[in-house]
Amino acid sequence: MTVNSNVAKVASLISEPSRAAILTALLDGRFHTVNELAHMARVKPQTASFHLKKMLDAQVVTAEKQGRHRYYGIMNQEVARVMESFLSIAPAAEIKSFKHASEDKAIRSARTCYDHLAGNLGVQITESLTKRGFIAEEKDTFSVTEDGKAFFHSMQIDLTSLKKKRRSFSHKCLDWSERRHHLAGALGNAILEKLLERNWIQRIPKTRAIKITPSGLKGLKDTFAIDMDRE
Amino acid sequence: MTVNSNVAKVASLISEPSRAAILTALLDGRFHTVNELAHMARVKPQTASFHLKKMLDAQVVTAEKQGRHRYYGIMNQEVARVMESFLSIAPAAEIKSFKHASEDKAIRSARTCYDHLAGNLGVQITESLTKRGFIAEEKDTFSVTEDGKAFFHSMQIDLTSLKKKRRSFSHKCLDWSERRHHLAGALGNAILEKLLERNWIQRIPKTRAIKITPSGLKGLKDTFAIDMDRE
DNA sequence: TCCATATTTCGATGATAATTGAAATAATCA
DNA sequence: TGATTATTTCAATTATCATCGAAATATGGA
Repeated sequence: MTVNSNVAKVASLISEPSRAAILTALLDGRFHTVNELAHMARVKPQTASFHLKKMLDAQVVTAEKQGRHRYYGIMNQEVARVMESFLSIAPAAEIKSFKHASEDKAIRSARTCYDHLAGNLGVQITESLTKRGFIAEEKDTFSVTEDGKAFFHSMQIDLTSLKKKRRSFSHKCLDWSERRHHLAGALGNAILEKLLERNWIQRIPKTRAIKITPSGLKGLKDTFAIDMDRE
Repeated sequence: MTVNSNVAKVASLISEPSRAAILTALLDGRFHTVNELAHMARVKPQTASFHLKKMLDAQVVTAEKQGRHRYYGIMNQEVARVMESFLSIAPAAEIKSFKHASEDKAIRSARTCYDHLAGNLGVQITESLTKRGFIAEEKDTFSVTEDGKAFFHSMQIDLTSLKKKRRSFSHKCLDWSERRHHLAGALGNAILEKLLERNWIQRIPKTRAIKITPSGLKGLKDTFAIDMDRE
């Protein structure tokens, strides 16, 4: 009784189309204003505000006030993970318009999942790191091998500082479009940041999709032996 | 957006208290009748039927007809995983009632189902074989893996001769007391015969019940890693 | 065959909840 | 100060959906 009602309560927050739209928009890990989210969910600001308040009370999202704006973001990684796990059992969507089709393709190919790389790119990088023996697949996590330590050092990613963080170091995340595990956690985040920093990838505004730059194509090939050109 | 609406669709199935109650009840991995699920969710059978149909259409649950009963179960592990991931963000729940706890200790029995082992013993053996990778669960049958071939050989069960028989080799059978699938068909029969032959189990005259002998307790432990003693 | 039980379908009812216009509140800027 | 923009609150409307009684369908047993 109690367990069920709690589950239902949390699920009801996601089950409403407008809220689901808002939450998936927030899955990019960034904070957005009410107006932005209202626009993305195609509802009026009052409606978005109404839903955001509900989710705020339920601690599904968090808010920060800045001047007359209020920035809303996903509460934590657990919420993000639940959202992603939902996508894994949600049936494939019917594509309506050409615009949707290309959006869908872009988001499947490369996107951010909360704060790390997902989609085909995320899976490919994870696979490359595994194949070359830099990381090893454990039950719920990936571990960094001795070779891996050297590799990440060469990428200027400091593992010891990452491990000090309170968050999970390198857990597995199941990808809804690829249906495969990819690297999440602090290490996954560090890789995303590094790739953005090197301008190998760029965020596409207002979506979770990621664009690979020309220099990124080369860099990914050299560093990870991934050829994203063919895709 | 297309992806979002699907998420909402799936989530809406879980977000309704009665459905959440039904789904959490089904999380035990067993199959239950409509009446049972109605009782557990504290609604009338019509209501439970109404919800189960919805979840059946959405492929969240699966159903099997047996006589005038209809057994419903969770569709697959992905659905179960999503349900469990929900518990990770759902607020902490109270402890179940004492009555519920004692109800949980359902009557366990060992018996034959036509010509193969059923009841707790049948389910446990099937589970053991699956967990250790000797058989793999297919849609309607179990298949024998490479490791399994060696295992059955060591048990002196000749798979090739079994396959020559006109009857089904290894289909799934839904157990009415355990409400779970267990191994039936020629392979299930061969296991039963072998256990009788080794005097690990004995038929109790005039019933379908089976008695486990002292040497059987040891044998089951050694061969299948099943401890029937504690039960 | 008739009766009991299990499940589903149908229809009516009632409750819940999303939506939005209008208005209030809050913050920035000129 | 007044004008503008962002966000929230309020109230009324509307749509959706769970629930259950009644009846239909299906199966098993006597």
